[in-house]
Amino acid sequence: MTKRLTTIKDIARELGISVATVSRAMRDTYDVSAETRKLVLDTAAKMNYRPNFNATGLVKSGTHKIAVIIPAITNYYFSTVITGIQEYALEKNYQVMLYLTNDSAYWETKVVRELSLSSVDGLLVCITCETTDLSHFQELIEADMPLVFFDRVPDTINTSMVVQDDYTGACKATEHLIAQGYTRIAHLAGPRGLNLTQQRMQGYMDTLKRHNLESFGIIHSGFSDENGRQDMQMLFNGDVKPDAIFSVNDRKAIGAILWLRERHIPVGAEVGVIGFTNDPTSKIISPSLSTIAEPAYEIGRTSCEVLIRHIQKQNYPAQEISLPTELIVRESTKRS
Amino acid sequence: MTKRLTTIKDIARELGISVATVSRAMRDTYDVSAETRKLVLDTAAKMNYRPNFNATGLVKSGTHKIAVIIPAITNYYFSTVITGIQEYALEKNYQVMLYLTNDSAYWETKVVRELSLSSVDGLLVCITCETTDLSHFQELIEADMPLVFFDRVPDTINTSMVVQDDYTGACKATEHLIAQGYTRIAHLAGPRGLNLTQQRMQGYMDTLKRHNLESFGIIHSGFSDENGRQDMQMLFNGDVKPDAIFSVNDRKAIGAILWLRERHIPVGAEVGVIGFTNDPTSKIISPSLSTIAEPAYEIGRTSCEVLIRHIQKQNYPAQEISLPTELIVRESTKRS
DNA sequence: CTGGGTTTCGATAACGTTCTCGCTACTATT
DNA sequence: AATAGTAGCGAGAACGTTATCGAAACCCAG
Repeated sequence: MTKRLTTIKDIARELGISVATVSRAMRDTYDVSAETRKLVLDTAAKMNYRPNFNATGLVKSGTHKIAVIIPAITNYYFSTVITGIQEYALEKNYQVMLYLTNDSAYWETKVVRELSLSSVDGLLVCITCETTDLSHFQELIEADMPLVFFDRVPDTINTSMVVQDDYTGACKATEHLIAQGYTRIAHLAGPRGLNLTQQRMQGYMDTLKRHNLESFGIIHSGFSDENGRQDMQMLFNGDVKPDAIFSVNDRKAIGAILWLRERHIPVGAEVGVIGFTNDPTSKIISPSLSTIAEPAYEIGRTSCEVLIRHIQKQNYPAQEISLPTELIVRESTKRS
Repeated sequence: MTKRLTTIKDIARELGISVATVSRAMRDTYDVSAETRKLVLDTAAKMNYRPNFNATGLVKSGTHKIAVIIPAITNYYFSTVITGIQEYALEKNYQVMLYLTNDSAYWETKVVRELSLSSVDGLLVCITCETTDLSHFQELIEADMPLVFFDRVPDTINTSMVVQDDYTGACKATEHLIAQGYTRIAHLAGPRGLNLTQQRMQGYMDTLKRHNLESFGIIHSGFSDENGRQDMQMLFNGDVKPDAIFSVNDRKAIGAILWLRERHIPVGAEVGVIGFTNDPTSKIISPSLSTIAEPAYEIGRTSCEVLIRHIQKQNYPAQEISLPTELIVRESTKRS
């Protein structure tokens, strides 16, 4: 109820010295003798002293907090990215504040705008799939607030961004399908307007062209397994049906496998399926799902690293980092 | 680079009035005329003013931030709990800071101890499975810091806690196995010392006893699917083998199904498996997994609600809330 | 002893807000 | 017309910390 925490003044009074000395002793800086320093540190520990970040933040105008703005965390990719962010941040003594936009542009704008600029040192954001207007981010940049995008990045804004190599990842996936002998390949694409959707689609199309193949259909929709099922329904409506599916992510690919399984269409032998992410369920589902593994944890770490660099030295040049992916072959692309 | 944000003083100077008036106008309180209020609000918007939380926090000694300390977020349960916490917090205008302990008691203690008490208004924590010493939490309580535990709760400490009804959930699961005709039932238990492990085990044992059955083995280990596999190996070593498994969570149950599938032991028909959580992969795996659904999202929301109540009125009595679970029957417990 | 150079420390002003007073000017009451 | 009451505002202290500047206290060379 009282909740009077012990302050630097209490320690000063206790020891009969000035607050300035205590402050200096606490941050073991120059201008303080070894013995008083030890004395201060000991009594600080004894009195259970904790620094008041509001006060330090006020005078130093820095809060050692970063905001992470992300569509959701209930999937493997995002939660792993956050784990990477969190671990790096803690190493560097930064604290992370979490904001979920639930893939709503309205919430994203609201959070960014209402987020008191003074309460964080920088932002790490993955935009929603609805985001088209970027003015709320533009305002941050004009206020010199460090900002780095990851995974889903806008392409008309000049800041640091870190992504997996979506284009060559898609190339690898398509290449693999072709090597397995599939020829009527369709693509379950992501929502339009997302850079990532564009990159993965482009990799798919370029690889087909390189092999003189035509696309057997591209359907844009959301990222859920339910979306995957619906897309399959549309794709298999016609007379000639595809014999392979490259999905923009694993969740939709899993939806596709489920759809095929229900119709007793042999996955792999008759129609191959490959995803993107390497979600843990991709090796639990049967048949297990071939996929392109994304370095989610590293994306979290390095985007946090880039952000902290921006925070610590102003005018640190904007980076564009692209981390490699890896093809993982499982049962869903085995012909026999 | 300059990053000089506009302050309340700038607005006062601009309008030729005092800072006190601006401050009052901003929080539309008494003692300010409607017209000056409007004037202040308009110029504040025009000058792009954002409140400095360090300053308000310093004088009001409240930060509108809560800390969430959790073992991990890369699984369905925890990430869903956090989603619930986040949404409720945002509604009430609180911000959430995330700390991952990675199930290490060392990190938990470190985070709690170094977390400046003055930087958050309260804590929401789910302890690690190693946590035995609770002194770091005890210190918080003595400093009157609001604290509520969820899911994994210590039982020797006097604070609010919110959990799912582990005991009756386990009863339902065991009851269901018995109703399906399984008789040689084993239990894949959680780590020793966890309240949740104890509750689910007790529900299992009491239900068996009520039906005059004996336990066919209890194995304690971690929460991963790998743990589930290893436990199965041990259980099936003997001459007489169990015909049903009740697992403390879905991940271990999935490990069990995988283990059985690899050995071509028909899941359901020969050995039934039931889990706990209702992880989304439980309906993707084949055969799909029967389970006890936990209200993860509601646990997040209500624990956040209880915490904010504690923050807002001192001496709010400690709550012990237990949310109901639900039996979900799928293929893994079907005999035919 | 004197004087210049260190070392160690203390006073004090900031940081941006809120809060407690008190003061003015206006309205209402008698 | 005099007084009481009230609405609106300003001056200044406070919150806990850091930063700047200067003042002791000490050392050692001359």
